[in-house]
Amino acid sequence: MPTVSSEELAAAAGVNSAKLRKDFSYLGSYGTRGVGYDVEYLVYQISRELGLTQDWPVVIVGIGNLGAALANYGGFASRGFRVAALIDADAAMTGKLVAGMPVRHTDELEKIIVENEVSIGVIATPAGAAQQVCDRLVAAGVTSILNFAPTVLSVPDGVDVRKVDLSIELQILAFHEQRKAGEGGAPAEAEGAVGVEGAAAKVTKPATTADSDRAGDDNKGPDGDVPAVMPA
Amino acid sequence: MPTVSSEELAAAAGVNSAKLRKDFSYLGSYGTRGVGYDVEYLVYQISRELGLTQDWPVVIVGIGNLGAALANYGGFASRGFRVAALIDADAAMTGKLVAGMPVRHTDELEKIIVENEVSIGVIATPAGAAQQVCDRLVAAGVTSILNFAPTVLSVPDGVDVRKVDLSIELQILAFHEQRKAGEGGAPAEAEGAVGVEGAAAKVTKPATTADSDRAGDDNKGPDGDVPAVMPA
DNA sequence: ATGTCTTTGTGAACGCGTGCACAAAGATGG
DNA sequence: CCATCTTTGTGCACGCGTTCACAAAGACAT
Ligand SMILES: NC(=O)c1ccc[n+]([C@@H]2O[C@H](COP(=O)([O-])OP(=O)(O)OC[C@H]3O[C@@H](n4cnc5c(N)ncnc54)[C@H](O)[C@@H]3O)[C@@H](O)[C@H]2O)c1
Ligand SMILES: NC(=O)c1ccc[n+]([C@@H]2O[C@H](COP(=O)([O-])OP(=O)(O)OC[C@H]3O[C@@H](n4cnc5c(N)ncnc54)[C@H](O)[C@@H]3O)[C@@H](O)[C@H]2O)c1
Repeated sequence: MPTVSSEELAAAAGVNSAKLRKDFSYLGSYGTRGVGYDVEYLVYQISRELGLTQDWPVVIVGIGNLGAALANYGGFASRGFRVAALIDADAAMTGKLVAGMPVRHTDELEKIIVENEVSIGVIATPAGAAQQVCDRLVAAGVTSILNFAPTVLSVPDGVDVRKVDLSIELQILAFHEQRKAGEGGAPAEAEGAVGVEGAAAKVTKPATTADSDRAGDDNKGPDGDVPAVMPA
Repeated sequence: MPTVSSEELAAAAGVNSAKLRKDFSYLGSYGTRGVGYDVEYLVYQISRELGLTQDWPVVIVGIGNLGAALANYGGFASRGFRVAALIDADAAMTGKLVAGMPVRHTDELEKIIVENEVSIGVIATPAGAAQQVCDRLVAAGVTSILNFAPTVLSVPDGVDVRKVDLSIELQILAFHEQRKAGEGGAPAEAEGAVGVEGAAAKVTKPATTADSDRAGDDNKGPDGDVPAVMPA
């Protein structure tokens, strides 16, 4: 399959083809009208734009359950990320091999960052230590942080932080789960699900569920245990 | 601190106070004008709305590096999630204790789901097995899935899927990282960073970086290695 | 070379979330 | 009981991303 049309790609990704074309247009005009996009060329252009053509050294700080799993994860290397070092504050772990790599002590953090020109750091320490670790990473020159600790990190301008909070992911699922269950009475008005594609779940209609059916119940005060009706 | 104003909460969360009030208003009118919101009451109302007041049994499928880390994670129980079972296809793992809980074999998957009335499943298997596991979970009655495998899952309507892809998180960071580096010539036009609050990074101005400075360079074809200019 | 057919690239319209601004509510003090 | 002051709840306008729709571009056949 040497070429693909925006229509095909859009169907596979579950988005509107116009949106896909407009997005691509930001990278330049890499398509051929009447034909589509040259797959190999397109892949290269997108890879280059995303910075996947270069090697990004990263450090993982906090080699506990999660940190060790991350260190063992092969999916990073295949996307252009190289684990430059594993760092932990526990002296008993120093030198221990994790994923075939010796754990370094926190004392060496700054040195490791500078020597390897690391600009991306991963924080997998307990929440209490996250801000402190973050500060040291930033001071040493790291300008992008992936944070797994359930804390809001405070960073200076110019530093990007992305937070992955698994509990919140579960909470979001539970919220929708509760919604589905709560629709007991009505004819099941199938909740728009996040299907195969990342297509945003869209409720067909705001569904005036158990609201305003009782004249006078102006949705005030300690109402029943019926979830409120809100957008999205 | 018995009460808080929308202004205080908004500042702490890094959002607009009007937005915060409007969001709260979807839950009902739980504030008192001239005073603010009763903290304890507000926490209860939000917890209830999010479904945090009830216990959600979850199963984790694929007890490898990541699955084991998840099983050991204490942050779930504290948010109302209870690990009902750990499931793995590897017969050698069956019965082994992980996080003080015996690993069950995949053969029992359907039985476990039904008996425990599990509606939320976590997939931490290799990508190749994810869709198959997903299908079995859904067939057994699971209607919400948290997927860590780097695959797009196909599910029927009514089933929610959330995907956590760590590689993509790193790629997003790398993308912005490349941007910062690419601004070499210009006066560093500080990229709007995702700061302490989840405030969306907003570029002050689309920044006509290295574009249209050369009349005739209509941004077409294999241009230089300068990243394109795009929204957000 | 000309015509037809496919698919891109994009101007314009639409819809939705965000933020402004203010009236109404209610507490508090005189 | 009335005046004042604070803070909520929300109508309305603005801005941005998404989607529509179509002209232009290019491949391919005649
Ligand atoms: N395990 C999970 O699945 C999971 C899921 C979601 C979030 N998290 C979060 O990820 C973080 C790590 O979780 P975990 O289960 O791996 O915990 P863990 O206790 O197993 O590991 C924490 C590691 O961090 C090290 N550490 C502590 N302070 C440090 C410091 N100042 N500098 C460097 N290293 C330090 C410890 O020595 C330990 O090895 C926690 O914040 C947790 O809430 C974990
Ligand atoms: N380790 C990480 O930090 C990390 C990060 C991001 C994504 N992931 C993804 O998470 C998944 C798991 O990663 P991992 O590092 O834990 O891999 P792993 O190989 O350590 O563990 C996979 C586990 O799944 C089990 N398994 C295989 N097929 C199964 C099936 N059909 N049913 C039930 N169990 C099955 C295996 O027996 C094994 O125990 C992979 O898809 C990986 O890409 C992992």
